[in-house]
Amino acid sequence: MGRSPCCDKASVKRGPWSREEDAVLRNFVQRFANAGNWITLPQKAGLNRCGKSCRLRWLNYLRPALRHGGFTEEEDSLILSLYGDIGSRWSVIAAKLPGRTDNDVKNHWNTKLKKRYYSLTAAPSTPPTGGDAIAAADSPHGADRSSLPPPPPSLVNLDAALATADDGGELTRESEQLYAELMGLIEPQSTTRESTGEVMSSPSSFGTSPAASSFAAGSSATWPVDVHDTILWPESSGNGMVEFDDPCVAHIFGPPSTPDSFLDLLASSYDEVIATQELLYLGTNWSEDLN
DNA sequence: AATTACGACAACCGCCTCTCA
DNA sequence: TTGAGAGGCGGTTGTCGTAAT
Repeated sequence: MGRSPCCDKASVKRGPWSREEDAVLRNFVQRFANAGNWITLPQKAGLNRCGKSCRLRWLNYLRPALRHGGFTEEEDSLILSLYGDIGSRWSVIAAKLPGRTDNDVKNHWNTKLKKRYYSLTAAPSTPPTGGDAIAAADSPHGADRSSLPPPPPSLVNLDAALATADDGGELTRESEQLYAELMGLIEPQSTTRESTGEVMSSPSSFGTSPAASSFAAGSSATWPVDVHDTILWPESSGNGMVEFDDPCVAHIFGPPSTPDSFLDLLASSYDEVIATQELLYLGTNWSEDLN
């Protein structure tokens, strides 16, 4: 018996993703949202990858409005404080940091913050990973912190602020402000971040969408909601037609045709896809590309 | 200039949880 | 109620770039 593997690891490609694969995955997810699952996506999109790998690539790298690297001091403090409260529940911690993924936070912790945390707490052998810590994260009133290591001394005041974050704490407001700016939902209002080069322009195709917030959240059972909610599988649409209601994408692919697969469609004008994608999303390292 | 050490981060692994038939 | 499939998550490993020797 045993668990059946999600894919044939011997036949799927592994390792770093190429630009071509990124373009295929990005286009496919954005074009055909909510129309399937990650396991079947590679076959439908013509990608020789494991479905879980596709999901990971999208969530951690390709998803719009993500930020990579360049953690601010405020973010560092928030991570340190939350770790003191709930331990290594990276997805919970990342949820408090707009534009950050759990993988990003985890990597940042392992490379930088871990040393800093333990130098402050001097309790390297007792990370807060027990049941109490988990219960604390789920409790609306916080935890019984008697079993947890104390937060870093420099973060005591921040910890108090976090206790009220859910009902309008300043940190939350500031994070949401930044998040809204990133998503293009509001005009940038902060001059401090601009001066440090951390303000990023939002992708034009998402900035005005009412679905932008749910799209950027990325944590959904199915694929992210498409901006226009146009769902047509190339192979299941009856006449083989593919509908592009996004003018930009329509420009890329031209008039609807009868492709055998989505990959064929992409292959017909790959260079243009790449060029347009870079214009849309400015690559993946926002701060670098805007410099 | 070559080699080594280290940091940063992308990607994988495997277990757990959730959903649905 | 139960079992299979799919997603979620945290830990770990691999790869690459760069600083130090």
